Amino acid sequence: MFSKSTEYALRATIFIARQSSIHKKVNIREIAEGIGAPKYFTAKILQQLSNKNVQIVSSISGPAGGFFIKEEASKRPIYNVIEAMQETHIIEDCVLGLPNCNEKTPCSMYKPYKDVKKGLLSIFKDKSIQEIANSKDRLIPIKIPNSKKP
Amino acid sequence: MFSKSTEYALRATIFIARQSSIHKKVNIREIAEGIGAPKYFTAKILQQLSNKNVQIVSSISGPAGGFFIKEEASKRPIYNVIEAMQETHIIEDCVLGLPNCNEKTPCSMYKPYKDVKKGLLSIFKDKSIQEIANSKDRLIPIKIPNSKKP
DNA sequence: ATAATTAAAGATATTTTTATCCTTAATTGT
DNA sequence: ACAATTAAGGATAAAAATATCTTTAATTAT
Repeated sequence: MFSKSTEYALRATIFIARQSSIHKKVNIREIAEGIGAPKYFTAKILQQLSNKNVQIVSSISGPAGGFFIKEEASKRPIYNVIEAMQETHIIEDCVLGLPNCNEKTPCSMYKPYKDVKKGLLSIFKDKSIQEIANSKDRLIPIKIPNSKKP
Repeated sequence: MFSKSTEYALRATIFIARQSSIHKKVNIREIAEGIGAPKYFTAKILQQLSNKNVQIVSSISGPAGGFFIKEEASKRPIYNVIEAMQETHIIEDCVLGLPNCNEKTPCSMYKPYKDVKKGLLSIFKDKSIQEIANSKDRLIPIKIPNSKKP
């Protein structure tokens, strides 16, 4: 649904929030390994998330430094991450790609999508970063061995 | 939500279906203009939709030729277009991008997304190409003049 | 047979996304 | 002051998506 950037951003945010809940800062290597994402690419994404107009993630340079999430930030909805990555359009926009698709000038999918969109928005807006971090669900890709015999 | 390719594919399919319902074949120029998409790119997409393993769209070369949709094809769900464009993963896959995200090994968004996914799938599976084509909703981008005064 | 019209197929170009590398700045401990 | 560790920022590379152009094949009408 989202770009790889946003997928990594969501996973990184949850990962950092978990470590921050036990007052542990994490460095880029730990984050990248913890979410199974490429290290340097993850670093770029963390820059976006720690940008001062966004401030989902905080960071400190130097030894004993690293990334963490402030208590206030962790109470914000995970939707803020999607906003920071500038991908709200993926949910908001017309399914057929038409600009100005609305009640007045709808496309054929406007009405059916309207309610689905509400549901989609609510799964990201109703849950805080903290709540999601509290679940111990995995954030890292796993390989499931193929059970079929050749 | 979908790639531009799939957006154009959906719009082109609906456009052709409308013309076919009045037994009119349309050429690439007419389709591209009718949906506000780049001509040559639209042509490539139509090749995918008319591929023999897909057969959503039919075509005939030469004068008086063009694209059309057979009655049987128009009764298929619009979801078939998303399948033809190989983008069902956009709906089906894990929101955080994790492989093997399921009941047994879920991510934190698995459960909340589960129902939304059902709704999303149903808006594409419950409507046939024909039904959507029958609505006279627009398929072409429109410019809404900016009402704000500078 | 020839010319005109159309889609199919193949080649190329451009833009965006994804990924990596290198240098600089900040912080800490010795 | 110096070395080590960390993030920030800038530059580059590789891959994928988007877009365009050219040639070929099919069909039709003359």
